[in-house]
Amino acid sequence: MKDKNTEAKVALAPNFIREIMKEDLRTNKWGGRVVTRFPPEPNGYPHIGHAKAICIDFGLAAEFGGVCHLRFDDTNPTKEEQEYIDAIKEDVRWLGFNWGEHEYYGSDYFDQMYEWALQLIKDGKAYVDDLKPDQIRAYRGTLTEPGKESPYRNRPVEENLDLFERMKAGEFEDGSRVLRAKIDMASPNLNMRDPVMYRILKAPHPRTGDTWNIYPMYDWAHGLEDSIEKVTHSICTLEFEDHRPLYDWFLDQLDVYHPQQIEFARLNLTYTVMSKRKLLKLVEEGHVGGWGDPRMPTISGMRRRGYPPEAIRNFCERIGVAKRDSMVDVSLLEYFVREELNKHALRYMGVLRPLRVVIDNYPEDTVEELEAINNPEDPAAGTRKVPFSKVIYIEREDFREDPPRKFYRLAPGREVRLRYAYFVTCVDVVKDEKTGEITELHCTYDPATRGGDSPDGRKVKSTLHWVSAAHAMNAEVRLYDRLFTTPDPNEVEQGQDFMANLNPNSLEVLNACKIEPSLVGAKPGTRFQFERQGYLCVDPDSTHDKPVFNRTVTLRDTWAKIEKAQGGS
RNA sequence: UGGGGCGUCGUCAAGUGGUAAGACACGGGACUUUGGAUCCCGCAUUCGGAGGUUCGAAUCCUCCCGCCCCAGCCA
Repeated sequence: MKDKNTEAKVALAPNFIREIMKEDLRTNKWGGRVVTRFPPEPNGYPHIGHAKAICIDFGLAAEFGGVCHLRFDDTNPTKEEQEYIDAIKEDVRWLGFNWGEHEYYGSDYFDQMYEWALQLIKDGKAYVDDLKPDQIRAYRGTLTEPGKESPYRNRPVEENLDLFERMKAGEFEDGSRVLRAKIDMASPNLNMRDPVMYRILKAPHPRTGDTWNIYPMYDWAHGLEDSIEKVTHSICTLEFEDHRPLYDWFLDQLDVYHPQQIEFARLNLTYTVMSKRKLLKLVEEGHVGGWGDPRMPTISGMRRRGYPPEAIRNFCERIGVAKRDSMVDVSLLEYFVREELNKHALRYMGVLRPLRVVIDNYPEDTVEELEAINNPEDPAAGTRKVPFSKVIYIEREDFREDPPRKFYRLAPGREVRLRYAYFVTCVDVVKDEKTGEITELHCTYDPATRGGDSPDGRKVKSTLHWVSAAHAMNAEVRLYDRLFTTPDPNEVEQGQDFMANLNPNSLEVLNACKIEPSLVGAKPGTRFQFERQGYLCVDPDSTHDKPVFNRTVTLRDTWAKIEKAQGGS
């Protein structure tokens, strides 16, 4: 399940949940068991924030020899879809976790929940309320004022039983009645002011069809699901902290198995948004190509972008688990992506923005097969042959007619190395007479430097990647930038929302890329490096004639930094 | 202004009375047939603030300040 090589480097830092589990094991609180659960509502695609939760739920359980249940919290048929269930399962699996037999659905427990509701009614701890939604809201009071008790609060048990049964039978309209817990309308915790347990929803459920006309609310359902599954540690995010008294109350009243709820702070990442509602908006309004768009912080988006699952796991371990709100710098995620890809991605040469170069003194009809290393970090990856000939392409940005300070690449009269090939010197620059655009370079090569070493010990300041024009394959490369222009997209001027910070240039498509022939036939999902450019991943849009690559992340770019510090150009 | 949480480097985050780990980012250097990788070095006299307890406090006490969450028949 886990790659020891990569996982080992990320030390397991202590975190408070890990400590709680250790302590519970030490005191034998749960009889030596550790059972967690990842309980997504299938109403959207999982994102990197869910990845954090998945790593905590599955990771901690595995670490302590326990199990983690994958449980779909499907209590609201108006929002949930099978498509999302499938996506969640695929993503959890892809991240490297395994729930074994433990695939559960909250809806599978609807009968048991109903029985328990009956029990609470009989005990005088729940009642059917005829108040309408807006009345319930009004009766709830405010943050500083207590609520008022509903006039229906003290209905006789028999009447409650009768009404509740008829709610179930579909006799009443949506919104006309609810079942409420009878707790305390004056509680300073609003969640305890007679929370709704069931609402009438005459909606077909993906799994239970039309057998139910009432559906349980989260607070009622969740603890029961945990209890039924004999969960030990019910881990959730901070906003549920206020719900814990209610979680505990239901289980105590029912006198059933009672897990411990533990809350941690959800993940926030710079330059992105992390709520399903906001991500849905991006999808629905067409700002991205879908939930799996490579710019999305969704797990499916990151997969298509080329992020390795190990990188995401390492990231989740490194950011830790705590209770304080935080905003993690996306560069930390990118660091783990690069780290992983550097170790495993095979290297190729590809020119994104080609500039034609003619090597004047190279024989016309000769083609040499030069040996190139596939991955300097992994000798076992071996070598390959790359064709070289008189006309090649280099990167436009690797030539400057008037090189700025510290620009080591090609310039008129300057000698550089072509990786794995020869030293070449630029002898002429050809321009378009009308536009002044550089259309072609002429160079001479030094035959003694074959392979890239000079026998006379002559040094050269830089090495360029290249592709033989006659052998190059055309490709499309999609470059991605952050989806938002500001570290915290939610920070906006009065009257605006996060959409105001959308980056209009988050996608750039390059259509005339030239790549070395070794890449022919690479399967979608294949991750590799274009030397000196970055890591790429074969996109499913690829066709036989034209591969499409997503740039996962650039290499660290020292020159870009220097150039920026020099004031650009 | 009711209740629940949280405040340690630019960003995450250890630390639980014994004198501030680590990572990313950033800056500098070495090395280099990827300006990649790798390797060195630097980077909180101080833990939201003020008092107090103590030989000793980020850790205990008091007060104050700031930030987040809660008034869905969403989860």
